[in-house]
Parts: sequence; structure tokens; C-alpha cells
Amino acid sequence: MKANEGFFERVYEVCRLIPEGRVTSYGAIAKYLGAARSARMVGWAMNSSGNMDDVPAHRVVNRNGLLTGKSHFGGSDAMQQLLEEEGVPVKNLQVQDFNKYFWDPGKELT
DNA sequence: ATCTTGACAGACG
DNA sequence: TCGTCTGCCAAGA
Repeated sequence: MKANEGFFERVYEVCRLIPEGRVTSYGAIAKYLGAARSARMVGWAMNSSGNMDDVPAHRVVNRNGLLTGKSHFGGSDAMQQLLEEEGVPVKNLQVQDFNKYFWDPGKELT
């Protein structure tokens, strides 16, 4: 791996831009990168990166606000706890008021 | 070089 | 309204 991080690098960068207490969806990031149909690549990038500490992947959830990737955080509810600590209410791996805590990179950043 | 998988999303039945 | 399928792009085997 680590051949050409062109695409992934942007994914990591956007993830870092996610403010604390805020969550975003793979589709939003993908769209911001210009790959709205490649939301899977966003998660793919994380998986390849291996949960970089610089990349708060725990703030990234699917369009349902579900912490689908929590399995990659060690299989524990660490992802959920992290979000709750940041101010994001999570219930059973699902973000409450997702629309309220949703953070759109292409919209908030512009 | 080819096929399968992948933390998704949206469209179709 | 719910369930299923395809589409997208890239990387691993």
C-alpha cells in the first residue's frame, strides 16, 4: 500500500476537518472529493490507512448515522464512546439527531 | 492481468 | 414501506 495516496490523502484530510462533536457521512466526504458514487472508497481508504490517529474515523458514519465502522475500532464500542465524549449522543452504535450533528464538508467549508 | 472484496448510496421492484 | 440490486473506484490476492 502507500503507492499513490492521492485519493486517500484527501479522505484523511477531510476527516481531520471534521469538528469535534460533529459527524459526517461517507457520501458527504466522497461527494466533497468529487466521488459521490464512490462513498465506498472513503471507507476503503480508512481501512487501508488502518485507523490513523490523525483521522478521526469515529466521526465518520454511514448515511444512516450508524457506526458501521466500529468493527474496525477493535470490535469494541470505543467508537461510540468517543463520539459521546465529544458531545455526540450515540445509542446502540447509532448517532442520535444525526441530521443535527451532521457536518457537510462541501457545505460548511465551502 | 483478472476476479473479488469493500466502513456506501441510490434506484428499482 | 421494505427488500434487493446495481453502480462507483481502488486495492488485495
